[in-house]
Amino acid sequence: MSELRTILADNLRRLRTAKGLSQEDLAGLADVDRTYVSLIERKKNSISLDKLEQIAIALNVQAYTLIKPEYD
Amino acid sequence: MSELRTILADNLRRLRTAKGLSQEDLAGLADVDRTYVSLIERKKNSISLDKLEQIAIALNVQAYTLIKPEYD
DNA sequence: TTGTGACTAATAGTCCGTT
DNA sequence: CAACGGACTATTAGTCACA
Repeated sequence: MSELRTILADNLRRLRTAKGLSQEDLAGLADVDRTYVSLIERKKNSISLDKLEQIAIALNVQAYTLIKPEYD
Repeated sequence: MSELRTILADNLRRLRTAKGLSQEDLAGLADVDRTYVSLIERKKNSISLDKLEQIAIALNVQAYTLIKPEYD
């Protein structure tokens, strides 16, 4: 399994819940489908760079922080 | 145009040439087609996370550094 | 050595639901 | 609120010939 998917899934869920957002809330902010946030958090697919950017903007973070390991 | 595509394109070309690698050399290391490296450096597509990881491994860098702005 | 067009195969991503 | 499925469309992955 891809290491990056796991890192992204963890970071995404952590940041999302820290802001008190549901998957649907975030989906609305990032203009992606409701089920898509779920797919990413469950590591079911490999997000494209463009979608990563959309989600980063919605969360007010730099895109690279979403795929950066926490210990780093 | 996506900001991330530009950042990735710049970082990739910089790292690749710094190691004295041709697009074809890198393609071989990352197990992708030569024209695919060309597409990324020309910002023609929105690479997936899995591919980003493959290329990062081939370059011996952390994946997030490929989409991190230089000034950061 | 790299850019590009044309193309097919595979997967990302959406939209409708149910549990 | 989140996991999950099926069916679908859009985009990316991957290959080739040629400039």
